[in-house]
Amino acid sequence: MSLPLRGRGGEPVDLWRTFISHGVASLPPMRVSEDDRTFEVTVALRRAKPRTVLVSESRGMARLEVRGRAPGPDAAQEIKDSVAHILRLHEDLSGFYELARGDDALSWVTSGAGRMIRSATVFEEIIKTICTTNCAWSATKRMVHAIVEHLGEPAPGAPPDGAWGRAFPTPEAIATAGDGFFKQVARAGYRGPYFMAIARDVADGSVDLERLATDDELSDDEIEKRLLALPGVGPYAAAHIMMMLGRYSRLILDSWTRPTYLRVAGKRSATDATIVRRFKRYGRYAGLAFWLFVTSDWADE
DNA sequence: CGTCCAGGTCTAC
DNA sequence: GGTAGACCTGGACGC
Repeated sequence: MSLPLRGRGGEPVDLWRTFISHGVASLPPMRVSEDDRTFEVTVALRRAKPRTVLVSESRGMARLEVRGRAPGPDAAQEIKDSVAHILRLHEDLSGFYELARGDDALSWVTSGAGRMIRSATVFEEIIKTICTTNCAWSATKRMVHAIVEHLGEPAPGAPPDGAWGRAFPTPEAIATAGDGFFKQVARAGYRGPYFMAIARDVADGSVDLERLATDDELSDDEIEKRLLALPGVGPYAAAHIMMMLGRYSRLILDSWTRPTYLRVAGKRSATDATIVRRFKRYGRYAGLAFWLFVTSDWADE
């Protein structure tokens, strides 16, 4: 299986730059191999066991290689759709590139940067994002690894131990994992009750998170309002999740992006309002422009 | 050892 | 509406 490396507006897609678009691409059930420049993800399927897919670039296409038991035709199509969604291949970034072309600091993105690897579901996005709040990255990894390892369904032939080869757990699995799991195994501290509350509301249908990714009628403000209503989701988390939803209007301002902005811009200090003003020219792409600005040097690391 | 704080958020004023 | 103080955890740091 393969997917063309063109956006909906005909713009180029830099697959490697997409793989390393942000840290969440290296959290289970996803990982990036720097050595062979590949991306791996284990996706849940509606009517079949999860599958692990290896994505690499081959002859200007994204090549998809399904590990383990071969999927049937329906499952194969679902895998393809899911990977295209995760790589954001359906998105049209040509309008953003038009704006970036006139900005010396960002004209480099027009060769195919700007596709932020996303998770298969909004639910997964939210749980992972809460795992990034108020802790070091090592703790984020510990929590997500434990959640996927112990609660996620394995693909046939997955390694018996560890998180790899398992899909992100369902809301049901997280809702019923119990306090003890989040406290003693995931060591998620005060976040455990948040996870279970969100998962319960999704599982019983009282909250529809997936709609936030698909309903174009919802304004950015409305989406932000609904995200902020979730326990554990504040301004930073809402901005991060919105970026994953393709709602790029908010800037992700946190303890990493603020100092990184100053370093890249060569400034000594800047208020949030000043930073927001710098990227205002990008309109609905302001947050994406800001993120690409602070990660400018990632590709050559 | 204690204190600080890391890709913040919640509650109570 | 704006702002302290508490909050799980575990490295990094100063004493």
